[in-house]
Amino acid sequence: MTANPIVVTQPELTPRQQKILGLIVQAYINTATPVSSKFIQEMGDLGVSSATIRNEMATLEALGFLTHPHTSAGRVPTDKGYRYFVEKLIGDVELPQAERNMIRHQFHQAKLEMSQWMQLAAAILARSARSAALVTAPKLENPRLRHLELLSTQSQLVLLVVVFQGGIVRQRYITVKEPITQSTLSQIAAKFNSVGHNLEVASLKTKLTDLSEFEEEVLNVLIELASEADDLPLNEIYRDGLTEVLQEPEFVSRDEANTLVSAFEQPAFLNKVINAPVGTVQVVIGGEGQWRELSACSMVLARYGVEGFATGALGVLGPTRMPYGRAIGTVRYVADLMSDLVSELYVDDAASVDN
Amino acid sequence: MTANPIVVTQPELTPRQQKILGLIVQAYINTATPVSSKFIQEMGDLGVSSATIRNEMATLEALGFLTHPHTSAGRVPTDKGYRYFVEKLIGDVELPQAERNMIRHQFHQAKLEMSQWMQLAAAILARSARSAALVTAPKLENPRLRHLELLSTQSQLVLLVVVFQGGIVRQRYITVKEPITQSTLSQIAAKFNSVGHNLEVASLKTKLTDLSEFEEEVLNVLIELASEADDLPLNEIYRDGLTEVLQEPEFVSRDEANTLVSAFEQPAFLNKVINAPVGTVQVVIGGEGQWRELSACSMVLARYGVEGFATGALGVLGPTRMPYGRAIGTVRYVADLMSDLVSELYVDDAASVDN
DNA sequence: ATTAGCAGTCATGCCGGTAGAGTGCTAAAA
DNA sequence: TTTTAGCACTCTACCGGCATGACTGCTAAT
Repeated sequence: MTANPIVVTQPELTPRQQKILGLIVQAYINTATPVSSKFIQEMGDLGVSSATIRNEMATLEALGFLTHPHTSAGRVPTDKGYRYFVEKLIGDVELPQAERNMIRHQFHQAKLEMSQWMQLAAAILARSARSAALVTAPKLENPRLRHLELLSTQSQLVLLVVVFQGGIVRQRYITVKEPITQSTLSQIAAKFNSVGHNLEVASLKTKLTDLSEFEEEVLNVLIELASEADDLPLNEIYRDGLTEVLQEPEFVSRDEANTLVSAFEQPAFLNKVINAPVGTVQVVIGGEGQWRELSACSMVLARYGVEGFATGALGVLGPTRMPYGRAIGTVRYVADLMSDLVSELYVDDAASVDN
Repeated sequence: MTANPIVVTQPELTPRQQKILGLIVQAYINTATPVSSKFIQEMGDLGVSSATIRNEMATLEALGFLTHPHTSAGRVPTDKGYRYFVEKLIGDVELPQAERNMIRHQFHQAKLEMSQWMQLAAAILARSARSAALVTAPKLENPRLRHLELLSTQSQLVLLVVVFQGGIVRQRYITVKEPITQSTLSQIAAKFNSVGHNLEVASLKTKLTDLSEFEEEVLNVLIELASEADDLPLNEIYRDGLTEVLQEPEFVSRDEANTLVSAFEQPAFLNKVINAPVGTVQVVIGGEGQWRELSACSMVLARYGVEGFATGALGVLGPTRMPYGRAIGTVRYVADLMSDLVSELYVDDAASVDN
């Protein structure tokens, strides 16, 4: 409950105002309808009349934490209100031990496969945060060559299979003008493997000299496969929970629903978190200026993996009226878990390079 | 334009009735509003008054090809009407040469990678048929072993990488109780490679005897990776065009929109086409009994690939008010193209087995 | 500072009336 | 027998008015 350093100077609220704001936010998150002074009076036990609460609500509105859909409606939190709630009022976001165990258990039951874990992570996030969940594959940062295989296919086609440090496998077909025999290919692969073993692919360029035209091409393909920074390949994003979150009342409006679907399909906002340090959880409320069209949505995002080695992003996307506590807690926990898995599977392996 | 053998005995329509039905279907597909007798009179040049057309429309309605939203509205095709249209009236569904060339050109510009092609196919289908498009990866039917690699990772983990005939690469981590050295692993891999080269994985079980516990496990993982028949893995489906098709007026209704989104995410209906022969295009109109919830949707589906070797499914999903002509033409052409690509990339390679 | 009480505001839902679109029917024409 | 003109009929969509109910905002008393 300590003050979060991110907070810009914000007006100080009296304890009662804080309590009222918190109650309103939580009530609105639960009911999705504007909350009235009477409702707060009945819910919270702050022994004052509804009129007093009305006065406080007016103050909170003047300060920009609440709004009115219309004169005779209850209050609804503004983005600023949500932000204050998330940063100051939210309290404990750790998931209860029982829930953590359940999640951990599910991961241990899955096969030792990144794709399975990502799918599982998306499913857990979606369920727990009542939102749409996205998980990107971890991207290797400076991939080292583990093993290269060149296989002759038809006369004109060569299949290149490369295993990077960490067990990431990529393949690519290469067309050649002149047929190359399998034994020649094996020799070339052996050359790459002996010279380049455990080296960063980029540095291969200096280590390998006197290359034939074909070997040049192999090298280029390797570098291309290693970087693949072009765009996060669409198929490497795992998703879940879209249909469920579309049931939320904010998405009765077709436009809102469609922008959500678009954002879910083309999640440009994931770049937001791509440069953040691993381990922190970011909360973006109402698009927060940068994604105008996502004004009705919030996101809770985190990076996971091992810094400088392999990292991915994950998070949830839902209405601003999102259960932030659960969302933050789950995103943090799942991100940590995925980081552990990445490090178990990928990193000890890289550490053995130093032997 | 020859009669389609699939057709069940359907009432014969007079040429004029056929023409009117066709005009109504096309008009409704274009405008999305019930079409009136006057409209038909003005569009089609069938030199009769609107009253006559009204009479014919009444007959067509009595026969079950058309309906009424309400008394004073125009006519809308029923599912039966669409079906008649698709089977008897649709005429030429071949794409114009120019369009084919454009599509073919795009494929030749892409990298030699299945994933790129599938993504491209989905994009083309979505655009051309104004619908949501789905493309599944081709699934190997009796995969033959091409190359096996076992790499030691941490002491307890072994990375298995297998290349199947056709260049399909799969990987899987295996946990072992006792550490195994890389040289032992290489020997085991060599054994599998020499014995099993170009053999169907299933037959490995009989060829390889006297296996250690670990070798047994490798074999089992191989078989599992080869079959992977459990469920078409979700991540192996490429999609496009959802947001666009959601703009169609039938999806103003939230329920309709949501069922479409659900179907798009969990396309169980693709099983429908999984047993059909490659090369035929199937049209499912209004869910056609089997998918009750998809009553507002139609699908145009096809299987592609090389029968008995590697086949996948592709198709489009849209409102029943779908441009069937374009959809069928495009699905057929793209399926054929993908079949060619599969056969170029995968099959000549398998044929070389017989050398 | 708090509160009771009341006037004021606005969304929602209901009713009735109108306009417009398109059909169904009938009786005459071809 | 088929086609057509014409007209009555039906139903939706739209609009304005009106009552209802939920809250707020304000004021004056505590």
